[in-house]
Amino acid sequence: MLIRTHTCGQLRDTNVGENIRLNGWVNSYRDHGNLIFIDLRDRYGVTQLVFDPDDGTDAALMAAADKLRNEDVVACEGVVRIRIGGENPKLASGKIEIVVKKLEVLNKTEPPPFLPEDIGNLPAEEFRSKYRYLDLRRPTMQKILGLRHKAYQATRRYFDQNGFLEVETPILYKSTPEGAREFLVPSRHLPGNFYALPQSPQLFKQILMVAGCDRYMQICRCFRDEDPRADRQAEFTQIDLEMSFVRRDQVMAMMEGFVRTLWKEVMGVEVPPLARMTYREAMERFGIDRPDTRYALESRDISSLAAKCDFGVFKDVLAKGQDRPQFNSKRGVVKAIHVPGGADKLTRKMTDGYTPFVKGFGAGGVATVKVNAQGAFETGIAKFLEPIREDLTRELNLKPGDAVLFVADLYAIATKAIGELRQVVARDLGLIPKSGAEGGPWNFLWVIDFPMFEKDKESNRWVAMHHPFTSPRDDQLEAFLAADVNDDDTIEGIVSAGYDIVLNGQEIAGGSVRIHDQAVQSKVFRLLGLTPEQAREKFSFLLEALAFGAPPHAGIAFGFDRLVMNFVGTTNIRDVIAFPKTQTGQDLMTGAPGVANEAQLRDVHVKSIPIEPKAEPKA
RNA sequence: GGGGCGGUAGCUCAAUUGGUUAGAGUACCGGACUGUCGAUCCGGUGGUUGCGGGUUCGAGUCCCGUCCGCCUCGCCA
Repeated sequence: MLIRTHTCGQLRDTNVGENIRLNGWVNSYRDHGNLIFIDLRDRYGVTQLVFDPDDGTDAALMAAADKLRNEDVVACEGVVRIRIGGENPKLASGKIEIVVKKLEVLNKTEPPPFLPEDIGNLPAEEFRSKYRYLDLRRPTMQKILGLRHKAYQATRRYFDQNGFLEVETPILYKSTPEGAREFLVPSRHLPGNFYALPQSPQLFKQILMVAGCDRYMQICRCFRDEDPRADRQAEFTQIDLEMSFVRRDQVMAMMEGFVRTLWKEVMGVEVPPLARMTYREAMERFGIDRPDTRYALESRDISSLAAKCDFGVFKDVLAKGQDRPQFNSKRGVVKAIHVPGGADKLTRKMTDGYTPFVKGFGAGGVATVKVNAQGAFETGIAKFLEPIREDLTRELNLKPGDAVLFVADLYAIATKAIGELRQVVARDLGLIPKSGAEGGPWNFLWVIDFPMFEKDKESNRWVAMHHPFTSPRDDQLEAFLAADVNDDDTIEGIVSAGYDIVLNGQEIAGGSVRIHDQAVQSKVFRLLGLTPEQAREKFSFLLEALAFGAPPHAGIAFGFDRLVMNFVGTTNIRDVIAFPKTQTGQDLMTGAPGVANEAQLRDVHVKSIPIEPKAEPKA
């Protein structure tokens, strides 16, 4: 075999005259009869080969070149020369070509089901997944693999330099039926027992802190058996981190340093210091805990103004109480979004769609007013708002031609609805900028001071907003330990020591200071409705560990796939995973999951129960 | 589990209101061609319209079911 001396992305006019060898795939062939061009491709680039009888190519070599087809794997030897036909500016190697003297076909290909080209329409994703090895040959996919690799290396380098220890934690793990549905793995030795694949190494990393690791990092696979989305896979990658003997701000500073280093090394972008926003402010202004601050359309609580008008819907909602604590779901509020220029830009078709849209989040509807050239309100509810028109105009700084959208409901519903509505309006009006990778802004943000607990709608029980090992904020510990577990207003107001990093409206990392004190941990479990027995059954090892000298510790986890998505500028998580799965969790290339045979099932003491056939529909 | 969109040649797509033998580009095969670079030109092969049933004189098109893919709500501590 003619082993390569260079890659296909390497040779330049400085190499002219050199005798070289290249290996690669045929990217395209252009056969002019007595002159044949082959573009040879590998991961590094494309180089043009030429077979030219005027330059000594004999008939046998011409015949061999004549048979070359796309994706054949070849080796060649030849001489670098300046292109006679002129430069191709599209190629890095476009000034030169290789006059081939020897050719070896290393592997003739079957006609491939599609060609790994970035030009034209890509084959359907389903098809690209089935022949993933062909899809991955595309330069775009090679570039993504390269960016992902760079991110891995920058991550390891940064945390190594900061004293973090990389530790692997088990994939075969104990089931902890809190949170996401788990993948189960049956045990052969213990009939009827199952491992679970970890949703995250949360408990192990805390145990590592108790074990004195001090600083831990891992780029780890996590598994959640929930339905995927464009930016979610059942199997995904986290950068998992934990630190001992730190307070919240030290962890945040360390992680902020990581973000800035990562963006610098992977994208060459200088990220300014990250702004901080409390959960409450995020909810008030944006109606969501991961605000996209790239556009305005902020929402305002106008409850006290609305109380002075004659609109029945507002009055009814506000009558449900306004004197509750800050996060209280039983508080009635009126929220408004000011849309500059909205009188014209918001079409009837758009606004007609907004009421059904917010109804999906439990809200009653959206009221709209438009400000005419004289500054008067128009549309159906204008006359009810007349008593507060001047105050509202001043408060929201309304100008002629603007519009205002109102949602009135209980705090939780109105906030959620207006937050979702804001995003739809932004999309409708084309206010969302292009991605950072395409030259748009990178808006990073810390969100802090989350509530510890929220009420589960179905069971009406408290659930941990982050996870049950998250500590109350330092100044809340006393109040938390003293709080009556039945005092909803107080419990709802307890603030945690959690923190998220939000990028352009997407959560890219989340973490918290952990509980290192058994009394606090026990109270959290009690609040979540776990008896001491249940808590011990599920988390005995953690509770024990906390009793045997657990240092104060805190950590965070980054969604690695999402980071790479941002570097690439894609909204499809499957683009950044080498071998992704479909929405039903199938790998179309390998055919996983597959049926297990009788013997395999017997080994692990499992019996497969077929789905019961559905009742015949009546004819 | 719910809602939406899609499935036609190896691939990307078209096919009028339900109406002739389901077309085009590309890939592939054959031929021509000495400077191309998404080469060009000429010719050719290639179809269970995802699958099953129904309506109809007639179904790629309409109806029912089903499978698969994508988007989305629920879900994702």
